[in-house]
Amino acid sequence: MDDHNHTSDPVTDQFTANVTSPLTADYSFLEINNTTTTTDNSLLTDHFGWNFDQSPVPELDPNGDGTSSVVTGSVEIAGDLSVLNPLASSSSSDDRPESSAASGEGVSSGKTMSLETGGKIKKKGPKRIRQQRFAFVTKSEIDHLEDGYRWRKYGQKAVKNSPFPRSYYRCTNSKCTVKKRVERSSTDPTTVITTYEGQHCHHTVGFPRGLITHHDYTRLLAPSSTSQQFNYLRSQLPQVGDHGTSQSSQSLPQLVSSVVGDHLSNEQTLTSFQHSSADQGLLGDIVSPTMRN
DNA sequence: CGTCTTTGACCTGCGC
DNA sequence: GCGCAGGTCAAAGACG
Repeated sequence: MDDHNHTSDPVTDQFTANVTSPLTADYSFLEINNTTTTTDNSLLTDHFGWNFDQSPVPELDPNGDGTSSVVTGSVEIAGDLSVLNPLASSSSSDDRPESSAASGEGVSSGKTMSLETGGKIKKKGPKRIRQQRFAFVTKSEIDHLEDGYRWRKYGQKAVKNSPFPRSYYRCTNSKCTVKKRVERSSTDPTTVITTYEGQHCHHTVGFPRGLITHHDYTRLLAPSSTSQQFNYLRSQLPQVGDHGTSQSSQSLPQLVSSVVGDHLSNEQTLTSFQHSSADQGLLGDIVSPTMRN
């Protein structure tokens, strides 16, 4: 892929990346009962300018009824390898001071706290620095995909050039500063764009109804799992412990279809995902162990 | 009663 | 400086 700037969709204008050199990473998506994620190569191509070194990937249907599928394969991500290490950009002490412990609300960018207007306490804070963000383009009829964490919706805004509003969620864990945005693509209403920002500092809170996280992936591989789909997946996917060695591993949580350039930053941000230990949830699969607390 | 969603107001950043 | 768009707050209401 050549060097280029890519901004393809007004709705996803945050997905901007300057590309300098290629790398390849694996991705896997799971779709179960039309509630969770699959991916569409053309979408990734459209949104990110990515090339796939493997054309549309095998689609398995454990139930034979079209309600479930596992999509695996690899995607070539073009980008500056120097920014692939999330540590380099997201864990510095200069990051947003979001962990004001008492309220768990942190310092918002929208409201600051040094002067008072209309009864609301305001304060001048440091310039906003976004944390690492990860975007997922998924096909789903529902907007808010279950990912094993609990989220509180704190806002919704209409988006320019899109008939669909964008929803803002924050992790309900008071010590966790992770946020996510959910919006439906204006060009393809069947797709949902979920953008995660930050890193969970805790484990998942329960068994998800939809999306399978690495945590759940581990559990579904356990002998106690009885779901037909899960049993099928168990037979198809590598056992936990096998997956850390091969770069071409297609284990489920090795999720890689997500790269978000921070449009507020001059530096492009590209991240590849290597899945790690269990019990980390979705972002745990994304974020390297050293990033976590 | 605790949790979550809705929604208008307010703030910041950016382009012109 | 101004206006626009995106992001967040927080009060009010809904819900279990």
